[in-house]
Amino acid sequence: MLDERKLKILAAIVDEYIMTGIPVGSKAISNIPGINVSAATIRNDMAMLEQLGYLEQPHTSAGRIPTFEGYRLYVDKLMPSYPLSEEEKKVLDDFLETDVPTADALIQNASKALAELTHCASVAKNVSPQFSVITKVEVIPTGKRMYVLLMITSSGNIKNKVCRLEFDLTNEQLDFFANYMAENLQGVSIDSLSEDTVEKLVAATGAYMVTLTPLIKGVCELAEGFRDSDIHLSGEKNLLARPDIDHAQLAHFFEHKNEALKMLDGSFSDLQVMFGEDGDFVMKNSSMIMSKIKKGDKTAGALGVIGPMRLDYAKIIPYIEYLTERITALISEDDEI
Amino acid sequence: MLDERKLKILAAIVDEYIMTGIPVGSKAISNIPGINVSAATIRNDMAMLEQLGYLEQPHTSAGRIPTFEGYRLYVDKLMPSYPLSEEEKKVLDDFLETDVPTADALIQNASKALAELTHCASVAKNVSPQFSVITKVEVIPTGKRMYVLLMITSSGNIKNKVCRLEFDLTNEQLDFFANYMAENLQGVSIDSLSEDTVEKLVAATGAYMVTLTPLIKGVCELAEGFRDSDIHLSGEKNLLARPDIDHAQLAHFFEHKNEALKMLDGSFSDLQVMFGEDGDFVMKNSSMIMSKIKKGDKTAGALGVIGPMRLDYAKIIPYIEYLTERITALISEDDEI
DNA sequence: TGTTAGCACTCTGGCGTTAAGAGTGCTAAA
DNA sequence: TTTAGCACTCTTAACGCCAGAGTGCTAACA
Repeated sequence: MLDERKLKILAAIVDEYIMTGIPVGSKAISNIPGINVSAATIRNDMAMLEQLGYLEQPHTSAGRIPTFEGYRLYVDKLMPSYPLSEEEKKVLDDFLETDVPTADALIQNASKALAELTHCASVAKNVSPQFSVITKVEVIPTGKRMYVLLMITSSGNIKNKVCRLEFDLTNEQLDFFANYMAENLQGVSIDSLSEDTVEKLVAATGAYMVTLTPLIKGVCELAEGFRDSDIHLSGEKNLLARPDIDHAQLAHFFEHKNEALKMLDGSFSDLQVMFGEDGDFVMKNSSMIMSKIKKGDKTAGALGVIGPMRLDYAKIIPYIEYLTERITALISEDDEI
Repeated sequence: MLDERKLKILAAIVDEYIMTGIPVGSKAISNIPGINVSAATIRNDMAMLEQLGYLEQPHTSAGRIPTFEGYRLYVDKLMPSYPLSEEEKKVLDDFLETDVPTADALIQNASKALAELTHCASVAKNVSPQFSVITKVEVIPTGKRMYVLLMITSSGNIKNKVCRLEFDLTNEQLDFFANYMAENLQGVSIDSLSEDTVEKLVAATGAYMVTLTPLIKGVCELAEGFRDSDIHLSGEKNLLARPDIDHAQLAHFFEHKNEALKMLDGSFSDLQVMFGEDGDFVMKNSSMIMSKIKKGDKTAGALGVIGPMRLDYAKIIPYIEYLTERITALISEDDEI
């Protein structure tokens, strides 16, 4: 049914459509070297490919464009392999240079590289620190009745927050708070810092209750901040330049990126291509390539590109694979944090 | 030349055009209660207003639309005054609620309020801490060879940075660094922390040079971070929904907001309306309303709205004025930080 | 049986024409 | 100075027409 020639023709159509963006007709394909049959033969094959759902016709007298099933088959089986040149690797490596090679920083740099090189939007998902534990809570006086709360997690994430209190704290109060935090929160998982725990903490401060309650509330809010999933987009404006993507839908997507990309929390295979009309990823005419980044057997984040369905998969997928590979190598060198 | 009736007609045209976005003709104006002359008379006046540069005609048989001079006159003299209702004030007040009423947080909240209520983009400019001094530099160990640097300025700004060193520091080294920073950087202005100073600092570490150099470099980078002007946009996507604004120009503007808004560093009067074709603000068909926020006689930041030229100035300007006023009141209550 | 040439058919997109509608400027009268 | 009337201009939508691109089908061919 799907003999080799038909696959070759499908590949040629997808290639051509990715390049030009206009529906491709039988004649254009027949001119491609390597395909040595007449346009009529190709028309027959195209009709069959359309019947099988791999192609569609915008209107009767137009050429064909791939359906997402067509893209899927192309990506899975037909795509030409495109090994990266040394220069390309060099360019990608340069992007990964960071003086603090934490997984988060590397993934975000890689994302920026992808946005720039592909002229698409890119996604950097850092692993949520919600399952890590609190390493340190500090309070630092920084002005009249102003204090900075600082929280550091075992995954190396840091957040700070300014608190303004009603009164200045005495050194004794500060010491008490520092010790109290160390004793009660060090090693506690971010996720378990619920309202209840906080109330218990507040209740147990005894004589210090009035003065320290706002600080403890602040600590709780810091922990909340760690609970949100951490998705960064880059190169949003690249997609605005594309006329084939609906700007209203795009604006909505940007606004609700966390919900729109929540499927990333589920498990997906190491590298996955999602199409806008297919699964959870809802954006017309668009597709997303995502790659999971692992550290040992744990997920350290994810990295990907969002663009029009007619994406240059053959070029972009190796980019993502290479970046993923490099990041994995760089962070696996690290000791456990 | 510009008698009262002509001004009334101009105001009516601007009002109408702001509402509808379509060129307004003489007949529409003649129907407005309060204008009791015929369409023919209005046509004569419109011709004169056009000659004076306040109106223009997209084409011969269309109505008139205001030029930016027309808008300018409208904003300065003609606009109906629109006192805020108590409910509106309440809504705005709610947005200003923040548990840490620093100027920065207030301005950013106000900006978000404006974006939401006006369906435009909004600008929050925090006063750059580049002229403030360093209050505190801390280093906190946070894992194997990992250290968090923390810098706090006299303006209450905080930045942190993770450093990875080649070796773990001993307690002695940590203490030395903490003291060294306190002695040499406390009270030093952000702006004066140049390459030279850093090299001097490095040179004077003596035996600790090798181990501490990366940390000092990190401190320098933190200070650099404070030097950038701090402009936040909100509600960008609101402008994408507007068809009368060029998306390509908009994308470019978002990408280069710092350069595009550098005129905000210059002095401008308390509340200023800028038009896209007029002064420094270059965005076709757009305008910007900016209000300076003061603390005493110093500038504490700025707040504003960016939208299409046909902005509902009569409603938005009171919003901005009220927010500015409230923020000024809230931060002037503060002691000097 | 698979491939190809030929041909009639369909649909789009550009172009010119037409007609309706909106709004104007001008003129002459009030 | 204001107004009514009117001819004029310009846009917009609708319509028909035509060229071009691409197809599907048929019949011949290897």
